[in-house]
Amino acid sequence: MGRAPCCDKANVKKGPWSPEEDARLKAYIEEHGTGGNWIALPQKIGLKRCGKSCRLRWLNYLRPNIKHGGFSEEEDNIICNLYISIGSRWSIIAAQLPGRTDNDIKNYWNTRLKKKLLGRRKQSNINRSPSGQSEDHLKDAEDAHALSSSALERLQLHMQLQSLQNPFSFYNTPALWPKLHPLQEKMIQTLLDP
DNA sequence: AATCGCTGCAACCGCGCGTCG
DNA sequence: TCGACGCGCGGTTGCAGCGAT
Repeated sequence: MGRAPCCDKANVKKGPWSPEEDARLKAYIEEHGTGGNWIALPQKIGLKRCGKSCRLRWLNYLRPNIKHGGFSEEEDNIICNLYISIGSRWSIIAAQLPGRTDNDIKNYWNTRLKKKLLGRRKQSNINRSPSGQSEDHLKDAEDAHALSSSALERLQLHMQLQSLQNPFSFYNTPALWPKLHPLQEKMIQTLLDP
């Protein structure tokens, strides 16, 4: 027996949101808030949508102060650095970039940044090792290095800034950190042991 | 002009976790 | 203590738009 579905799939509309649906959802939340219950919300406002879908729509598009596209170089750097240190914890990364959503960052990473970095990596591999003798683990190490020492410096500064602002922050609580690749562990260790 | 392949984005799905009765 | 429920998250999919052929 599987998990019960969160809503009645047969009576729920899927696919792109219409301007009218957006307007209804936005107007209701701005006036009443979510009421702490996304599942009940679509019924209250007469939308044939799943509660989760409403939540996603609000968080990613209708919320005030949402920025779309046009990621700056600085934001690129922050995303890369955080990805190195914590992996695909998009919500944590999004928390460091005001106005950005985890979905946006995730898409941006998967469609552009990853390729951008892989491009850089290929380039640096070509420049570095014409003999092509590198083994897999060496390549992994080089991948990490391809992100450059300046990336590490930026990450270090960022972590220091966070810990100054909040002594109990995520960065100062190793128990909260997710399981990392051994290389990532090593990188973090070098940052913590100057 | 037609069609094919690629890219980027919006949205869905399923799972883990926390809360509450 | 346990099960049901809802929320939040990360991974994945579907599709529209666009450029190349």
